[in-house]
Amino acid sequence: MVTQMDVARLAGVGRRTVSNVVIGFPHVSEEARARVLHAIDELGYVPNRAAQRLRTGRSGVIALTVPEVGVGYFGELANLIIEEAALRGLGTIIAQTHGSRERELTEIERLLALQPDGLVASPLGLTLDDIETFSARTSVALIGEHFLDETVSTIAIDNSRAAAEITTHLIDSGSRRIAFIGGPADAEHQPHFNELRRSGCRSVLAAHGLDPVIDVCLEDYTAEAGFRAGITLAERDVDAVFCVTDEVAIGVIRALHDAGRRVPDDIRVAGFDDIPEGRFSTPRLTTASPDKIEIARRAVAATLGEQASTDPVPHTLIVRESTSRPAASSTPRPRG
Amino acid sequence: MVTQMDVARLAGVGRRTVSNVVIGFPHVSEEARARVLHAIDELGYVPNRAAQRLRTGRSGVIALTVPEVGVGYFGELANLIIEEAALRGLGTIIAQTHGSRERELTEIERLLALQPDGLVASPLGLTLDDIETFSARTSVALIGEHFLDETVSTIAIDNSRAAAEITTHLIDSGSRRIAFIGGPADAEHQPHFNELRRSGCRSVLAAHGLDPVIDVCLEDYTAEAGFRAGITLAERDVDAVFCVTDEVAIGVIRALHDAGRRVPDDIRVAGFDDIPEGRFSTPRLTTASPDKIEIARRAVAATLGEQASTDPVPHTLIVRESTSRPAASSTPRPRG
DNA sequence: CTGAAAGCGCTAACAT
DNA sequence: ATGTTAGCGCTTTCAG
Repeated sequence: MVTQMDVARLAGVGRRTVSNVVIGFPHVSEEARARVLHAIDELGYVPNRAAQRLRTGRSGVIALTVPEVGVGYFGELANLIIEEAALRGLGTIIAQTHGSRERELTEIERLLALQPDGLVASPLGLTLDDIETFSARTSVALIGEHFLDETVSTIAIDNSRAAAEITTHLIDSGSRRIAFIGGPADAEHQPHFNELRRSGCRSVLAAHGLDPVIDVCLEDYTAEAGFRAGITLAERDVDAVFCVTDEVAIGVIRALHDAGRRVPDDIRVAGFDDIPEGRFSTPRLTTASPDKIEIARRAVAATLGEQASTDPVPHTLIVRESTSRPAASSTPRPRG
Repeated sequence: MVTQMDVARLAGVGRRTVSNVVIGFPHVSEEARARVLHAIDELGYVPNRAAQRLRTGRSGVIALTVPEVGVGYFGELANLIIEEAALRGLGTIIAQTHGSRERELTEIERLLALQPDGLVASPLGLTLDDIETFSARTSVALIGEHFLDETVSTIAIDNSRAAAEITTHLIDSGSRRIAFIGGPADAEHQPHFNELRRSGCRSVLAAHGLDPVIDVCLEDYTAEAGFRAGITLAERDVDAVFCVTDEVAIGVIRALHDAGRRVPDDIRVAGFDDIPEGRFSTPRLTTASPDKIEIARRAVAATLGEQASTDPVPHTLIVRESTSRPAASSTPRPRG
């Protein structure tokens, strides 16, 4: 292995100068810099990260936990966080928690053992105590509402408001018999996005003198769970369904379709998150779209200890086929 | 920061003994081990990874590149590789290449600068030379066919055979006017999965005295690209489409649907990869399903320098609605 | 079975 | 602007 010392020798300078050049320290004469650069090239020198890290105490890596990479909302978010970290020259090391507190605990523990510079987490099951324990050990950025004191940065959209907007859209479209399909009930007085979306929906319904026809608690946020809920739903007299996530909505739509209920003709369906699948699904999915790039940016910044805005991240309501009649050009040819 | 020395002092043993206990070296007296363990607990000692790494030369981290985490086949695969690495106590650090050679080069470079213990890559644009350059620097495992000599492990299913099976299924179902939708043409005499799937398809067609009605080269493997191809396809007289990936198939189906062509009634559509979305899409997608768990297992093993099987990874043909009439229970209620 | 001590390659405080 | 040097915390060779 070729070390800094070798480079220094070949370039005819001190080790310090080599270090300066590598790090980008400004006060190096042009001539020395050129000689060092040339020697580095000649020798194929690569700085040893382990030594750098030992010395500086920084690893150049952040840790990220998501319920599941490669699926739905958190998959896309992982995407963007990796990208954002890369932009800052940081590596991202990922673990998957599958949304259970137990896995979250063990996976975060595993990640922390690798001693990253920070942790971005999107916990579903962790308690406030858990989170505070971790945040005592590293700088932590949390995605989603968590209502901690200022020690931990929390990055989220205004879920309640977005849910209200979707519900209003459903009512404006003429729906009155509206169902809400939510995730597992949130833990001990700690409302997550799930509860916020539910309450955002219910409050608008209430304002119109309505009540959810059905209000389901799924055991998780998968299309599979949505599918099972959809089977039951198909037999009920509802004209719109607000699903807590797009993934759930996709499962629900699939079940409705199997049962011969047409979306949006018989039942309107709205999701939440704006996942890529919703843009090519049949029908295309109406949804609330969080500004994910902004979320990623804030998460990485917060992890690095930078002070960022605590305002809710912006979102947009995206109306597509699943809650409205398809455009003329997209009308399926009549059957038979 | 609490060091090994502190633990040694508190436990009343030498540093060496602490190290032995931490590492799991067997020859330590029960009594000493107990005292050390107790001291570790007392002090909250955590071994410093950077120092460990500097000393041993191993980082406990592998690098992984995928075109895009959070999307389609490689998203799910990333999933499984992370899982498999975690099982062996390794962290996984990810980069996204978006399938272009340029990004692949820079991202792999970035990853290698972090000095991982190995690299799992699924390159789409790299040349054989590129790959050989990298494999000289770390142990590399490649996902997908690449036809290198034995220096680099290559993990793939028998794409050609799987494509032949799908095509046979299409023909057996009664299709004769079959289109193939492929990805970008492969580089310089280096057939990838794309070319293998195409040739697997064509050879079965030829054996039946058929030729593809259309044979498209998309610019990438997105649903968006498939959607655009599907628009053109809808106007042609075809009765089946074999898409090089499920993602492309989802785009194609969406376009056919918009144009009023029913799948599978008017046109059968098959994909490849068995991505999760295909299980809840409308219609559900017929596809070739690689044994992804086996791929992940072999990839991690190869990266760690273990000698693994070089046989093709197994795959299964999965027939769903998109190439067959829906089951009675799934028949949509007739319209109007 | 355990202790002492030599670095791994690098950065940064100090000196020039 | 550059050279000198002292560790960062750990593993491991060498003695005991």
